[in-house]
Amino acid sequence: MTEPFDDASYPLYTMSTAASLLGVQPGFLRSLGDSGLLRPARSGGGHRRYSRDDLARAARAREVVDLGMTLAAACRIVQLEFEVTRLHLELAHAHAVISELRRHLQA
DNA sequence: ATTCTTACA
DNA sequence: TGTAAGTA
Repeated sequence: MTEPFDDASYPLYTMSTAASLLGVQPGFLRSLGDSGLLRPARSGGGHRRYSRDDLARAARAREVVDLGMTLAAACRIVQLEFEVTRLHLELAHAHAVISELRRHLQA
């Protein structure tokens, strides 16, 4: 059986650990879940377990809230920011694949 | 022993 | 907001 999670998405951090790492209140982390930005894993007893991906999004959300956005706006912005980043990576990969195919075709 | 979560009032 | 009961 291979691990269902990679390093970045492995649910390691408890609520208190995640909150102190980010310098935020536990309630803030919960509200990010309520707003749909985060979907932290759950322990057997229902406690949230945050991955490094979750922490990265939460840290960015805190920055955007500190910029003066409402929580809902910040969550939307962060979600879109991360989606754009993912799309950039996907596009770069697609370009690499195309280049490789061209090399094969003209060989 | 303390923290975390949900439910409910 | 606060309390209660069950987790981790």
